[in-house]
Amino acid sequence: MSSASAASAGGTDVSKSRRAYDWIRDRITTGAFTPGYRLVLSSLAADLAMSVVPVREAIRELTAEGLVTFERHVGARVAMVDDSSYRHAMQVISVVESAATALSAAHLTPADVARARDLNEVMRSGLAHLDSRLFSGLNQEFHHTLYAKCPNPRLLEVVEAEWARLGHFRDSIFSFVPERAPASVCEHDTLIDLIEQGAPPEEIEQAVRSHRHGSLEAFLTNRHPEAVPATEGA
Amino acid sequence: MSSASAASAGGTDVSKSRRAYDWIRDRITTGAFTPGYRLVLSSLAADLAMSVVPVREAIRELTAEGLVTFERHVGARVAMVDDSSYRHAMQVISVVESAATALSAAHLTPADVARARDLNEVMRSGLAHLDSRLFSGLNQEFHHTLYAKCPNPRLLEVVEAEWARLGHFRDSIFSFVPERAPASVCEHDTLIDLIEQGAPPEEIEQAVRSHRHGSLEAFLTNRHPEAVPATEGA
DNA sequence: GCATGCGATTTCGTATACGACCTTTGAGGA
DNA sequence: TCCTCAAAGGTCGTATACGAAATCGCATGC
Repeated sequence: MSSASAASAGGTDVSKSRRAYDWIRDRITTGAFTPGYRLVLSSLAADLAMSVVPVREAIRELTAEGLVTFERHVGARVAMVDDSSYRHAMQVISVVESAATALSAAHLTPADVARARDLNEVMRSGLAHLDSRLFSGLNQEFHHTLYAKCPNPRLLEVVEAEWARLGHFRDSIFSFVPERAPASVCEHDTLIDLIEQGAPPEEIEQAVRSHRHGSLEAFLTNRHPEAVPATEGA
Repeated sequence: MSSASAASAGGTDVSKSRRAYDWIRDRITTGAFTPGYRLVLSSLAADLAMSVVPVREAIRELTAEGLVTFERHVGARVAMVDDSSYRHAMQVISVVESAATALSAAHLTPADVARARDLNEVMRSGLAHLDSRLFSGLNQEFHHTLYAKCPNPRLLEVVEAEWARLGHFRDSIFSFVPERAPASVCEHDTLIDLIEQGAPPEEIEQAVRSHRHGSLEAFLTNRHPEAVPATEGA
């Protein structure tokens, strides 16, 4: 019937369970549903104007992705992110995003690199007066630009999925440790230089890893000023 | 029945959706449900003696994990694994399993290392007359032994999840390219030596990557004898 | 005052029912 | 013979309903 996508039209363009999934997921990633928030099926169903069945299925999917936790006969809630799981997730991200970036480097166009440089310049110029949330957004976009051309789509999925698991905590580094920002911008420069020079993949991979490692270290040191845990390995 | 966990007892120890999930997943990983097999909700429900609702939820979870594909108003089927996705998955495994093994190395007990050596010796002695499926099982167990002590539980999950995605294809390398087996056993020795000597994590990581890379290369060369695609990057 | 046990309430777990959509198949016409 | 179209069958999608488990609150006894 009529026009292009019919997405906004009254029709059933997507399933209700899909709509529920997108809706809940969005709320989690934007922080409207904070970690620990109870996801009551009947309430969600009422808000979404549908029965509980599609909502249950959406919750199931989100559970499988690790965004929500579930307890039989008790209910679902947005997954908690404690220091430990945050650190573990960041370590995984460090591993997979580095690999993705290394694989992506050879496929980046000059335009991609220019875009990354621009983003980093915006960050640099906004170092003093930029909101930490905005800064984190730019940071995400910067890194995304660099790994987006990775020819392995599955690896990209793993990277994105891992970021999603952190919910709105994905941009909490610079909220907690703004002092880390200048060093971060600087390391970005180095990274772009490496890519532009056509450095070997291993070197690029190592650079991204060190970068992420530095951020994580700064975060942990900030949270636990006394016990610096030496973060084994890479 | 009787005894310990009451799991098999008549009671509702676990939810039906969980039972459905485990049942279907098991069929997929053991190869009873081969890639492409149609998963009809009503049939599965009948086989499991339950209604379709729990089955649907199980399917949803498996879809989120990438073990099955789903098409609206058409149905679910066991995910296909073509050469491309196989290669992508193996590359991801190469990345995450290497990291896990490197992190695990420092935590391995002498008993762990001894067990790995034993497993490799069984493989070596059975090189000629061992069934390829058995050999692959030993191979899996060998690698699992080495990365199991990784202190990052999330990283372990990612590794296992990625293996699961390959379904029963996880042990197809040696079915297609038995010639790869001797080199594999040899590289295992090198790897154990590195670990025993307390080599730096980077070196261990690199060793596992090369090992997996070699296997993948052998597989691809076997499938496409002419066009050797140079497998970019690592 | 505090611990304990019982009932009410909340919320989940599953079954059943019916409507919607895709696929297939067979008849009719070019 | 091949294409078109319509009807039938097969599956999924979602709503509703009821039973089961856990939690909370209150009354009771120590």
